[in-house]
Amino acid sequence: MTGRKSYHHGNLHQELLEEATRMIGEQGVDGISMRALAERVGVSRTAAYHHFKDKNALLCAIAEQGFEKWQAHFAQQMHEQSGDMNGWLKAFVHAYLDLSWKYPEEYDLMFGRPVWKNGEPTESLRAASFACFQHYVDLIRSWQGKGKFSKDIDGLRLAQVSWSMLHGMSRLLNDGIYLDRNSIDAMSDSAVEMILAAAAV
Amino acid sequence: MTGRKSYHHGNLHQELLEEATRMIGEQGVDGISMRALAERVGVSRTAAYHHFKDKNALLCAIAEQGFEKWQAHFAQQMHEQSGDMNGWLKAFVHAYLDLSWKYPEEYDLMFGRPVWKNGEPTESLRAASFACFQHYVDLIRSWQGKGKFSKDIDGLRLAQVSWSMLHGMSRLLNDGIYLDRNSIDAMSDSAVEMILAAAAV
DNA sequence: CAAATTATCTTGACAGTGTCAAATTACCAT
DNA sequence: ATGGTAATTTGACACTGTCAAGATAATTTG
Repeated sequence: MTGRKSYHHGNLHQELLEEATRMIGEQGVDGISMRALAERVGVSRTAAYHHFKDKNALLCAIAEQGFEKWQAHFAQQMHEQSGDMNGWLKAFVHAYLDLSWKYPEEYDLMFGRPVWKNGEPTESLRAASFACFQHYVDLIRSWQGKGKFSKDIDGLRLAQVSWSMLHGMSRLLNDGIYLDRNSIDAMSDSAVEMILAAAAV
Repeated sequence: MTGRKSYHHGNLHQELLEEATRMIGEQGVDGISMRALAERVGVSRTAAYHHFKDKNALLCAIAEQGFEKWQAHFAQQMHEQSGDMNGWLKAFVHAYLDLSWKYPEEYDLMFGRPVWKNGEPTESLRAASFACFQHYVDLIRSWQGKGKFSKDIDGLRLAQVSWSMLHGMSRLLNDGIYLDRNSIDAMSDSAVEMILAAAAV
């Protein structure tokens, strides 16, 4: 009846990740508990602790997957619009806000406090998240190299500030502070213009 | 021995707010619990519930005070540098990041999820926080009126996007993602330049 | 001034939570 | 078959927020 074929679940690690991701999508990061998760998977309260040191470790693992998905997504998008920098930037900003809006709970986990401040992030999460950002930095620098972006401004700074802008918008939107969904397109455009204006060659 | 002169505390409401603010400064938003707070004030576990409907209501009240302090601070700073718009913007950006860095836990409470997403924010908190932002919008618009900012861009958009930038930077800094404290001055300058570039007349 | 009402605070209780220690069960290599 | 190890469970502890009911003080009313 239950999916368990044997005492040993056989695939608990993976199934925990999947079910937890599902729960986060449904009830948010705070709506997840080790006990409820265990019950949904059909296993005892503390079973998960043999696959993840902590609740934090579990959350880190999910966040890590999130970053990998994001990177894959943006890498593909970059591939499709490789030539046109102007168009790519617009698409990137739009996609960033769109994704963070469509999957607010996952975004919240990836960039949220529970993982980053309270429970120290896993080393592998650090790596995955940083790789995501590093790609962005490299891209900007390559455009500077090609003369499409001004070299007067440090590429890293531009990446930091522009990412901050997108992050801030996403958070304010998702949390319902100041910004509202209706003007999201107009704000996207303003954001793009702002980045371009700052990097005008 | 205890500060209580009588059965009725006499000033519980205020003292709860103060002690809670202190606790948040020390241990962060998540480090606060109704029970621990009650004990520190020297009162029983559930005494606070006669002054605040919820834990959420308490947090909202503290956040509200935070917004009022912020607004007062920026209003005074605005007063000191009333003439020079360029200088004010620089001072504003610097002060924003400085404050959110100095009081990360309070900032986290004011703009954080526990209040805005999970437990719905109090109506009065909504008002206080929005007033804070509205002042910023009005200021930008007045500069547009004086011809110091371009009128091509909508003042509200500019306010939204630039505030998002500051908010994003604050969060990334405080949570330890991507940005690091060492380059905060350089990032501040880049942020200012970016805003000015977008609003160049 | 006495009685009743109201505001304030306490005690008890319940359903949750994360997580550790020890016992239990199943698998795997010798 | 027999150890040994990996996986899972049960029990327990110290927390959490918050509700309901009782206890106490202040305040209003007669």
